[in-house]
Amino acid sequence: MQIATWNVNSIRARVDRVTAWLERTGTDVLAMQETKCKDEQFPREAFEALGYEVAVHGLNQWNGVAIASKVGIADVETSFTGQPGWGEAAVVEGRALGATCGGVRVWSLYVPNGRTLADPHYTYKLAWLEALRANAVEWAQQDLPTALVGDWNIAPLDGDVWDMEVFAGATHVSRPERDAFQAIQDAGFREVTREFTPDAYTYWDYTQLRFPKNKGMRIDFQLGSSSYAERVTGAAIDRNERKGKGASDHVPVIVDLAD
DNA sequence: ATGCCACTGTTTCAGTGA
Repeated sequence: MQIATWNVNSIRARVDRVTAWLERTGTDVLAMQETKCKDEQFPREAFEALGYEVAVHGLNQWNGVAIASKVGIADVETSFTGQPGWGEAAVVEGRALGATCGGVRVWSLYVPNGRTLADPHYTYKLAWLEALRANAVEWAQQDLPTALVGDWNIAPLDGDVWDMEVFAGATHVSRPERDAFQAIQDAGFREVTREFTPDAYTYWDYTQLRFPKNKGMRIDFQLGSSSYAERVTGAAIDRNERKGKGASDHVPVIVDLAD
């Protein structure tokens, strides 16, 4: 079984490219982030025509997560326990979607950006990750293989950005963010893609020729519970999906699981 | 070994992204 995660940066703008990729690769489960649409705007039919079932969770033009699966979708949850909200009204945003697909619990996650270290959004980001960690402790103790996949908006290692000097004092590389990422692994999850794809980026900014110059970031990951991680036989980052007209700024991160 | 920012809705600019 093949499970992928992809920040698509608007599914309505990208649906042809995403479904073409699914058709070509035969990926069983695709977790998407930044779908940027309400549930009723999601182009479900394009996925269903290829034999996928779709679960979606989007409140407005920001954020939004979805899962497409051709091995079933059950027990859908649109937030995790204690997930913090954003803004004065503390709205729980469309940033987490859980579903059981082919015997695997998949969470499609879009971790808050943080904006700057002084921004309330950064505090929100850390609180969001801490609430996720508390859930991860529980999920790790269950038998169901569980994968926390998505856009983590954290570059865990210095080599995960093209130039640490550019990121001095910026989000994505701060100690508290990296500690939060490690804490989820300490809760019983393991990042399963890096060992198969060292020295690879998953994101390149649209500006300043960042992709041709390969000035990217590695911020999309798959963290697996022990019963997920032990089934992983390989992983890949499809860099080709950043090429050409109409590309997302992120590329798919794919894991192969033993049956 | 790819190509000089891209989505969204309130739309002709602002908010967001990282």
